[in-house]
Amino acid sequence: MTKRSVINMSPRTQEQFEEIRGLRRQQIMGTALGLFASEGYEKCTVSLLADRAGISKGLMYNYFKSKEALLSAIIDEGLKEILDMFHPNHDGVITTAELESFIRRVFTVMRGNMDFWILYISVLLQPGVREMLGKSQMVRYLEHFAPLLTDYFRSKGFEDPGLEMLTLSALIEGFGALMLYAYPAMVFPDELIEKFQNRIIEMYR
Amino acid sequence: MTKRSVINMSPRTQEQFEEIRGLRRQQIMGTALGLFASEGYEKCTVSLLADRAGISKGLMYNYFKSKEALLSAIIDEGLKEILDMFHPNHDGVITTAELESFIRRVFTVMRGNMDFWILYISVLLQPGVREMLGKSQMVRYLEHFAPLLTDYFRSKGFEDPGLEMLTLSALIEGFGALMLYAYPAMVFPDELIEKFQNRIIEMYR
Amino acid sequence: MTKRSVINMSPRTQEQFEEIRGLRRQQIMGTALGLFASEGYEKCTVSLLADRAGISKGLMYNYFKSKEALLSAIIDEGLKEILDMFHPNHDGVITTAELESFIRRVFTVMRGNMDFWILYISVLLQPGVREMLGKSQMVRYLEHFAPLLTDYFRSKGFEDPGLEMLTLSALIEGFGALMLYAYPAMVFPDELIEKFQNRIIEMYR
Amino acid sequence: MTKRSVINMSPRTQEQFEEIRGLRRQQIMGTALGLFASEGYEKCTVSLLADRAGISKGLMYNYFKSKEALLSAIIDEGLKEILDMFHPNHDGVITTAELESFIRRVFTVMRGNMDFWILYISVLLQPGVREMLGKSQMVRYLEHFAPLLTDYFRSKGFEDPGLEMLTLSALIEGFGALMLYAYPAMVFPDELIEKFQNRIIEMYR
DNA sequence: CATGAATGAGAATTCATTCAT
DNA sequence: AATGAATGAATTCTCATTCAT
Repeated sequence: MTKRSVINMSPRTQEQFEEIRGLRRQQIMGTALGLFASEGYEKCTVSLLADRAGISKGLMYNYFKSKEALLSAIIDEGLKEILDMFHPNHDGVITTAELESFIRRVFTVMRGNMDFWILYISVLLQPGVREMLGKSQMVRYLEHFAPLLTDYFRSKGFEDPGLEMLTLSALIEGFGALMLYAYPAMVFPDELIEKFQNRIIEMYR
Repeated sequence: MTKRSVINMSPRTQEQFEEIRGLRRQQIMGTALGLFASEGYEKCTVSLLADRAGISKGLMYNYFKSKEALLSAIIDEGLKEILDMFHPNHDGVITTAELESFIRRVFTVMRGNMDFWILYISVLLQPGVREMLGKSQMVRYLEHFAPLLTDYFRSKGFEDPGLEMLTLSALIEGFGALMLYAYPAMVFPDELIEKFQNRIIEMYR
Repeated sequence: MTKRSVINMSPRTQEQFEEIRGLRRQQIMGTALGLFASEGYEKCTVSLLADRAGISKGLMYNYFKSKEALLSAIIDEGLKEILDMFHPNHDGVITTAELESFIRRVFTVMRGNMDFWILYISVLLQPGVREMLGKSQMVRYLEHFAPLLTDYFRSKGFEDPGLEMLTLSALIEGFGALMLYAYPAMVFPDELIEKFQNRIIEMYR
Repeated sequence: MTKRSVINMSPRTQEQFEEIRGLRRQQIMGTALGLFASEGYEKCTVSLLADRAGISKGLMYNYFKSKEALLSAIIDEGLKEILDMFHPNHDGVITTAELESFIRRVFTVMRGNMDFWILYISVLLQPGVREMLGKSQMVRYLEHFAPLLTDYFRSKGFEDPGLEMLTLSALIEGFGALMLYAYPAMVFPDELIEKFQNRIIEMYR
């Protein structure tokens, strides 16, 4: 609206501010995720976080109402991001190919988001915070997925679909848990993981 | 247990003192385990702990050098207690019966010590505390047990003993993880657990 | 008031700038007065103020050196405005009619400036800020007015002019205080106030 | 219960602890009253308070849940103490002697509790805190007293008891307000106060 | 052995103010 | 003139630990 001289002294536009905020927000959340995972949420102080993110302590509160709100945002958006990787547009039936693809993606995602999982699990283990996660998208997603899997197992002629669900879940979760315990000291060789995945896929095709 | 005559007003013997100390110690550790698991180690204050244990704050420091020493003691003695359930007097070879017995015991122990596992895992997930656990007995035990299992799988003619180790570990850990997530809201039906155990045993006999 | 032709695109004149500045200044001060009174000076943050005034935080500092300078300006100009209502062009003697007019005006002013009084009193009660008000115009005005009133009482034959001063002051201040306590929950009925005023006027005519 | 050697190493008894707590509590509240009044509640930091009280910052929180809880306790107990000075055992009727005694006591109490009044008024003026005082004992007391006074004025033949209530209240409040404004720079001479009191008593006998 | 008042280092949070644009 | 991101000093509050009794 206002016309200005070539030496642009105009205030930043709304879009510029929003871009700045978006970038900073991501930067803070990224730094926090790493620190919350490596130091533990309680042990990681806002001071440390600000230091590592290269910002002042106060700025965090410009972006998040509290340290806990930051944690909440990380979990919420982290889950959303992950769940988005499993295109949730199902037709209500799972095919063998879809199951294979699902399993492969789960492993890929797990391996690529260790920091997030550490944080997610450690938060899950603090019953006081469970309400925070509440009926999180993860839970809702699983509740939606479980019956589809059960149907799949039934259609494949498995005697006890519930037992298969448990076994598959345990295999996946168990692998995740083992990685978690080993991380970051040890890394599972790609080859072994490949064989492990294939075995699971073989079991349920 | 020790009964003393009512007229005996002589100072308590050394043994009596130690017995009293031992009981108090157990009482504190038991209370702490429950609280550390339910509230989280960081969130559980010494004040709360003392309150719940029915003692003064000062007394805790009479028994443990610090809050962290208390945690350490709980983990160490908890592990010891658990490991003791797996008679460690091996002759260097695992038989099929021993494996079956081992698996059954693992499940039994897991189901009966949820509070301990929650605490153990949540501590494990805080890398800053890993040194504390360091080469804990658990780790040492597993390092001792792993090659025996590998030998077992090889002797049974399994093609890839390493993959079997991973699969077995994942199944067990995975079940534990699922219980952990579900606890305390949900309990797995005994019957399902039984079937799950049997399936694993079947796989590796 | 100044009207400028639509086609006049020439840079704004000095006067226009000053007019705009003056309006903004008044707008900020008005908003601040309301908020300082309702929230308390300390509790009302610059952010809130900017929000409510529909300006940016930075702009406030364009008009006032600091939050405290803003408070100072409100008090100073508020007092000035109020004192202006009591035509300060005295001839050195108070007549009965002038006293009556004075009393009526005091009540009118008090009732119409509750927000200002709340702020003024609450500031007065913080001795740390008293220096700020220091020899404010109010104080100077009263110091000027008091001897005139005393003279008036003496001329009317009152035995103890000092006691009359105290009584009159107390009646006025007291009414103000009662309104303050009641505000904004309760409003005194006009009729009662009228009677109260008349009584005071009666007492001192 | 426990018998001990002459060198008494026994822990403090419950009573001893309670005595200590009671004394400390009073000491903290006393220091805080003075500081809240002289510096203003918001301006007086917990650090300053702790310094002046000769205690650590943390200790205040051992006795009061928060700075605001401390303020609340001061107001509540201060009011209680003051109201206790007006033996509330009325028979439902006020006599002339009782009114005189009441007025005299009000003045005495006001003069002796300036710090408290400053604090009380400055809190009253912050609408956000009014809920804190809520239906405080002061308000309840006044609500109880007002109809009795109205009855008294009616029985004495006053034309407009409501106007008398307002006048009396204004005179008392007004004197209080004047003292407040003057405090601590100026003190009203005892003689003047005496005359002022007598005048009021005279008016309503 | 037992108590809980007291400490103080450090954590989370707030907010007036600055400044690049 | 106007914006709001960024700062950092100051503030409230927490809690493991000590210690006199």
